[in-house]
Amino acid sequence: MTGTEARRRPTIYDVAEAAGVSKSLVSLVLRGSPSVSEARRTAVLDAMARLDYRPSQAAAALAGATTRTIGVVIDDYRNLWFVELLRGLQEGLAPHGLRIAVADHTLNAHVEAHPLDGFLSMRVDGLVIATEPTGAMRVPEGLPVVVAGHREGVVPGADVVANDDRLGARLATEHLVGLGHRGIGHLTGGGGAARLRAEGFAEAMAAAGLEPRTVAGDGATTEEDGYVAAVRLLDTAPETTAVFAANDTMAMGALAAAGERGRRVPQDLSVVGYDDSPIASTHLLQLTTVDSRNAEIGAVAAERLVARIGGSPAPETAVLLDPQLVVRGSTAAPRSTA
Amino acid sequence: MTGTEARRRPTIYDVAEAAGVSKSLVSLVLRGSPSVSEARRTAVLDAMARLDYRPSQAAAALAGATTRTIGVVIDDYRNLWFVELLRGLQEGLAPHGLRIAVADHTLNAHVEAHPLDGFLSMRVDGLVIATEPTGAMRVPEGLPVVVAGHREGVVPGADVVANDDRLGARLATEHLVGLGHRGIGHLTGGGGAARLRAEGFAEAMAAAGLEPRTVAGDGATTEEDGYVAAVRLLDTAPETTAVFAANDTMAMGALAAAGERGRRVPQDLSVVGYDDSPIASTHLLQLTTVDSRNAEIGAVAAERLVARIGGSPAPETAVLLDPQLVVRGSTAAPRSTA
DNA sequence: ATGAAAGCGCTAACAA
DNA sequence: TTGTTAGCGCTTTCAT
Repeated sequence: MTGTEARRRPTIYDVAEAAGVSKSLVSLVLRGSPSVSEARRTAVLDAMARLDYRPSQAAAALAGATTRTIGVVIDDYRNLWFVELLRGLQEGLAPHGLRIAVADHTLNAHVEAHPLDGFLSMRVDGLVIATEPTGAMRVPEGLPVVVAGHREGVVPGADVVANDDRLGARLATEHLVGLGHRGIGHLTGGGGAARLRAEGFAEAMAAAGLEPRTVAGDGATTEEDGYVAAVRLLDTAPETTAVFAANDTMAMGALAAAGERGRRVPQDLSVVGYDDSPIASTHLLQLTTVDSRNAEIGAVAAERLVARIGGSPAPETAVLLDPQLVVRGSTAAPRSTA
Repeated sequence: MTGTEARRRPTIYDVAEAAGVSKSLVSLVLRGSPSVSEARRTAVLDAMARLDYRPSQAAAALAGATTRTIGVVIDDYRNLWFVELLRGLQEGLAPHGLRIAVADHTLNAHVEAHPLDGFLSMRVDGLVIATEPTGAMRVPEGLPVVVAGHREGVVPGADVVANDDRLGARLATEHLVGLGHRGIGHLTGGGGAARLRAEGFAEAMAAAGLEPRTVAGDGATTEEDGYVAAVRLLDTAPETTAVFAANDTMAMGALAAAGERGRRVPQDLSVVGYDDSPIASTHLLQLTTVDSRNAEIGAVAAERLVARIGGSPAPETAVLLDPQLVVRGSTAAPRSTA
């Protein structure tokens, strides 16, 4: 009796009827088949618009062999490094009609055990793992998977695309050495990338005949960790004139510690970060950092995915992109070259 | 002939057979029906584990009346205000077995016209619009929708949950007035929230008998805009001793401008932001700000959604949460109370 | 408490 | 170029 009851949502049947064609023709138009006459196509498109029709993704997924969507697993929305990755992925995937679905590891923890399960339930056509892969990540063989941004892939059959953290750390360190710094400290944290960066730091320091001093905060790589680590470093090794942090966030903490200790940046202390995240280019930080080329990582990941989706099984590949030093205002030659 | 060809993924049929029951029973177990004997249930669960079975979301969505997922539309992954919103949403939704799908406005722009279309195609059970609603947002009537964080809802039938921006701006301004500041400037930007905050600022200044000075950057609310606006303010009105920025990001820009002009914060210049975003609580900023209570906004949004999904149609509601001032280290009494 | 059977809205052969 | 016809893997009555 209520006139406002929600009408059943239109289906291809309704569209077909309204356009005076068969259901299959509608399906063909939907997927942009070239073998549909212009007249019919416009008729169908018209009917769709009139009825405010939306294709049912569920029905399409169920009937078809493919969902045309790639699942991206990220760690934490606050870690902005994935933003550029997504952009690169998106640009590489869109031309192939592939869409992206993003899932945060922590977010749906209660509903699904792991975002991976959600994506597998969804029958995604491919997966990008933008977190540190854990042993528990079992994916059905044959599903295209690329691990992005992390080299320690333990996902069987997955391609790996990442930046060369060790090289990046060397670039950062050599930049500081080149400026004349000798008391250079490194702020490290947990995780594989941090370890590789610490190794690169140690290598570059050794090559320059300098003693590498590496200090950690509370084990993670947050701003707080950077602050804590920097305080420790500056207090125990006051001769330090430059700091290389495992990432931009930690570098931010180092900046705070420097300010508190009355050290001006870059005059009294040089600071380098890693990632070239959005905060690095702010007026406030003007942080010299290492661009890990996340957009390119995304682009390469997209390429791999597309190749695997279309093609026959191929051996897994690993691509290591060369990071790039981005010099901004947080580094300078030390005051006195002692 | 190749032994490694990907086996067909198991379905309820396979599970049913392996467990020696009917398909329907498997379905019942899947959705936790209480009317299944313990013996059968464990048998089914066992079979699922053995076969590494994953229910097909597509099939479930197609057959069932509901998808148990809520679509959340956000603007830009870089704007971290949505992170807490998601947390609140998640906590409110998970107990009801509802999952969250997040879509960035800009991301799938090429594939789908609007994330909204994607969600409608997906047949979500509800929608959270965490962007400034535009006129083009037509959603099927009967679909639960809540606009979160923005008051200027033009989505018909949608509930609105937001913080009271005008009040928050008054709190921030009154805090500065209370500290003894008289030369207080406001950095504003584009968008509805910024406008409301500017109005609240003007109100509080008028109430204190002070002249409100409001300046914009390049029209947006980025760090760059904050920097530009603050430079303008400090250069044209050097008597300014306090700045209230439309958000934390702009405040960050103001901090940079202050530093450049040789103004120490908070001794020479007090700065207040808005949003209590993750950057505000860093050691580097220690920003006094206004907590817009995004987690609570998410919680209320979840509540509304759940009520609408379960219940009968109800008139649309609008909830305005009271924001809270968070005093940190970026504000202090002015040097000389002139 | 469990099973049988009819779709959900599409895609993908195949026919015409 | 267009129409016909089976399913895809589930949920959901309805029986039993």
